[in-house]
Amino acid sequence: MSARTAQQSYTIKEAAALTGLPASTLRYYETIGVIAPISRGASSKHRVYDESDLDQLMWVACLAATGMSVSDMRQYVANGQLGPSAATEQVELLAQQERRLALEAKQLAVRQRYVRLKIDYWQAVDAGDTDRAELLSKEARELADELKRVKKP
Amino acid sequence: MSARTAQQSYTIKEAAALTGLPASTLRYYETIGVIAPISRGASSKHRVYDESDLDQLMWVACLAATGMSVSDMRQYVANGQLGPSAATEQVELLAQQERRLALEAKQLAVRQRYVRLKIDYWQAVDAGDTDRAELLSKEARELADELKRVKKP
DNA sequence: CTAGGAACTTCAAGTACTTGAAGTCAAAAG
DNA sequence: CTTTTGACTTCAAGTACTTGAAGTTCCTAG
Repeated sequence: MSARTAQQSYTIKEAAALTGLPASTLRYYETIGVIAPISRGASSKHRVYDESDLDQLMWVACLAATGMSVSDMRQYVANGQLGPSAATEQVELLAQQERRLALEAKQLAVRQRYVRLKIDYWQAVDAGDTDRAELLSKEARELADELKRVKKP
Repeated sequence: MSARTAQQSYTIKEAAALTGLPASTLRYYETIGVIAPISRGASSKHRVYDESDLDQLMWVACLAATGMSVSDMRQYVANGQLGPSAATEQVELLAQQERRLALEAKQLAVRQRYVRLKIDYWQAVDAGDTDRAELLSKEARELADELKRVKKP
C-alpha cells in the first residue's frame, strides 16, 4: 500500500455497471441497510464508491442473484464483515453462484433458440409456407420439453 | 385432427412445470388478463389447461423472461389471437427480444468469468499465495472495465 | 465566468409478483 | 363409503424493487 495506490473511486453509475445492479437498487440497498452507507463527495451529495464498497456490492449481487432475501443478506453481510477468515465459505458460496450462472446460461441458450425458431415460424406463416410453419411449430414444442428438463435439476 | 387426438389436459402444477412459471404467477397472469381465463373442471373450481393454453403460456413465459412488461404482454398476446395477419409485427418484436437476449448472454459471460476469477482469488488467499492473489485481483479489475463497456452500446 | 445539459439527489407511488390464511375438492387408503 | 392427505381455490397483505417528479450538482463549451 504505497502512496501510488491512489484509492480508485467510482460514481454510482460505474458501480452499477460493475456489479450489474441498477443504480436505483444500489440506493435501495443502502436505505434498507443491506450495505453500509456510502461516503459522499466533499462538495456534493453524490455517492462515491471505493474498492471495498465495490467488493461488498459484488458480494451482495451474488447473494441476491442466488435468491437470498434482503433480510438474510443484511444478516449475512454483517457476519461477512468479520474478515478473510471466512475464505473457505466465500469459495463455497462463489462456487454455488458459478453453478447457478452455468444453469442460467443454459436456460438462456434454450430461450435464444426458441425465439429464433418462433421468428422462423412467423416468417414461414407470412410467406404462406404452411408445411414449414407446422414443422417449426413441432420443433418449438420439442424445445419446450428441453426447457422443462433444464429447469428442475 | 382425428378422434385419436384426445385433447391432453393439465393441472396448474403441470402447467407450471412445463412453462417454468410458478403456479402463483399463472393465476396472477390470468387475473390481470395477460392470458385468457382458463376453463375449470366440471365438478371442481380447479383450472384445466389444454395444449393451446400451454402454447400461449410458454409464449408469455418467454416474453416475461426477456423483460417485457405485463401490459405489453397483454397487448402482444391480444395481437397473437388475431391470427397470422399480425405476423410482421410478431417478427419485429421477436427480433427485438433476440437482440436483448444476445446482450444478456454477453453480460452473463462476463459475470461468469468474474466469478471464476474471484474463486481463484480466494483460493489463492486461502493458500497464502499473495502474489497470485494480487495478480488475480488486478485481472478482476480489468474485467470490470470490460463489463462497463458491454453495458452501454 | 456563466450557460446548458447530463447525472445526481430524495421521496412517494407504482409494478410484478409472492406468501399466508382460510377454506374446498380429489384421489388413495382403510 | 368414509377418512385423510395434499393440491387446489380466493383474497389480502407483504416484498423487492422501479419509476416519476422535482429539485441539486457536475462538467464541458462558449
